[in-house]
Amino acid sequence: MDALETRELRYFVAVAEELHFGRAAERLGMAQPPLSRAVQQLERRLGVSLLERNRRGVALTDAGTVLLHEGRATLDAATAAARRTRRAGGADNLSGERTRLVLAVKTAAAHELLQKLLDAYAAEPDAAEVEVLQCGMCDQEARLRDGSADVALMHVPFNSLAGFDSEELMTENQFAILPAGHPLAARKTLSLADISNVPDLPPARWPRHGIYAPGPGPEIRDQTQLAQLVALGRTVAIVPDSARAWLWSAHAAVPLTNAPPVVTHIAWPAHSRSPALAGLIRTAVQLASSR
Amino acid sequence: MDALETRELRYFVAVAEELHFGRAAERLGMAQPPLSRAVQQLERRLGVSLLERNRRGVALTDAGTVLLHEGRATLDAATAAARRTRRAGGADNLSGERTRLVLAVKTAAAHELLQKLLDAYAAEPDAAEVEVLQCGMCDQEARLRDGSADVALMHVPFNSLAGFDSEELMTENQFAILPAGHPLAARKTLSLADISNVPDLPPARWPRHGIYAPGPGPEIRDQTQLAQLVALGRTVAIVPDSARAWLWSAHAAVPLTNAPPVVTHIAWPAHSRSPALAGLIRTAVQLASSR
DNA sequence: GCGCTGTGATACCCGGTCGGTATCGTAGGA
DNA sequence: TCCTACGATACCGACCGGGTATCACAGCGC
Repeated sequence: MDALETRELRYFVAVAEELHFGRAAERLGMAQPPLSRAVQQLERRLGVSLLERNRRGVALTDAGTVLLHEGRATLDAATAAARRTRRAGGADNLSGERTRLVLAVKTAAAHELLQKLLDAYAAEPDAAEVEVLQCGMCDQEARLRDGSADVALMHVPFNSLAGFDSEELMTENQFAILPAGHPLAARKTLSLADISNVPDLPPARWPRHGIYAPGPGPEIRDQTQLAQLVALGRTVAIVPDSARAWLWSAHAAVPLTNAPPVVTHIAWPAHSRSPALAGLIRTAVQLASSR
Repeated sequence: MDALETRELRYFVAVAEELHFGRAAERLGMAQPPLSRAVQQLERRLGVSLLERNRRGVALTDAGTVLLHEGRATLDAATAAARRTRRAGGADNLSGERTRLVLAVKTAAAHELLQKLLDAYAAEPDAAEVEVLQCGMCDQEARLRDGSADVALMHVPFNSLAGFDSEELMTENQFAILPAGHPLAARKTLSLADISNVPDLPPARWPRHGIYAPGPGPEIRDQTQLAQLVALGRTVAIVPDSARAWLWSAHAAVPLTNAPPVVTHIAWPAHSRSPALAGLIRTAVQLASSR
């Protein structure tokens, strides 16, 4: 009736992403004919056509689009299952070693909060060992989904909490970071409109799922690049309050009046409250409420 | 390296639930030896022991408990993928038939809201066809997870929103439903303490995942049984405001002062906002905000 | 203590199917 | 019109998933 083996899903997702059987087969480390056949079998089994075989390549049908989404989610769940099971059995079962928690954070964000959280949790009587996994812009969500992290500090609206359980920890206002000598740096406050229309400071562009949106601003990959570009007078940055920890002397910070506040949450996969995880969450919430 | 086929997960979950290879094999429609072998292979592949083979049966290790949880989630994701893909391709691709949305509701809950929502949404220009799937006590969550429903009306704190996206629709206070002649029915208000210690009205017991907690109260499976038992003077019910729609003449409703309010949400699987679904959500939110 | 019963593991065999190689059909493009 | 690129088809071998028969062993009753 159903089935849907992960092997088939892996194959279909590869083809749907490459939109090319040959390249997909190469990525999967196999030959093209068996891949074609497997996808055909999948289509027959589901009773649905997933791909439109046009001249010169392949296109997704509506059903194919659905399966690409759902299939990715399923594969993530499967690899998460494997990873978490290995971790649960590997370390702590053999010796009496402590459980390890992997906490995914955005590099350099909410530094002070992270420091306090780690200190406070380490002081708990039966605290697990916490490994800090430093992620790029939006990787924390993927890390939670595929099991490489157990819990994350996320920053709404940059991250999406969809699909996770979470607790709110703190709210910050945002600041514009400008080159120290820039005329706008002298202002007491700025609005988003003030800084979005400055020709000599085009906003930097972060990659979204690996690709950069078009625009005049520089393409960047990490916080340090951004900091340097601002210092060089090439761009303007919008950062939450806590990020001012890493300001350079060549930077000037001006409060933004109408930028959305940044809310930091501690988030974890739904229905995965192990005792160790629950302890970390409790510590974080207490810390937040005692501020 | 990883793999984790859904077949293996199905096998392991069956064994972990039955805690008995023979019965698990029977449930899976196969013989016991290949099942034993498959689970052993899974353990070897993961490098982790999942089951403690004692004399007289089987017990889960810590890692096994983790895999039982994660495996169930993965299998749910896989069947959801199959179901949603079939639905996406089956009906609407062939003819120009409209998309169908399956809305899971708790039978008899929030009746008025549901009625208004269906009416308002049907009046939208390009509304999808909405199929109402009536669920028991807590089934909506499972229905969303395994793909038999696209969206649900959930009632916190009875349902958990963990793992779903949701929008809040309305908040209701709760009432005690008593036999009309009972002394407490004459009270203007009641507290939870007032009705939890009444020997002749032991609270009814709902099944949790198929099993009933021990207690003096009657075991019930649906709203009507509860209504009748209250009318017969055997128990007392606690229901939200909107549930008073189905009160009998032999019932008396008394406001509860300290019962937690019931919050109705519209909820859907994270990251699954199809245009049709988005329309229904929008309608629901507008309806809620215009009250 | 002996055999019985119930449980999971092992041995062995068979057939399906998964993946590889070779080849075809066909649609664009020069 | 040929060539090229791409997916489909044909065929084959090897692996592995599943079945049957049987073993190993722990309780339990006599």
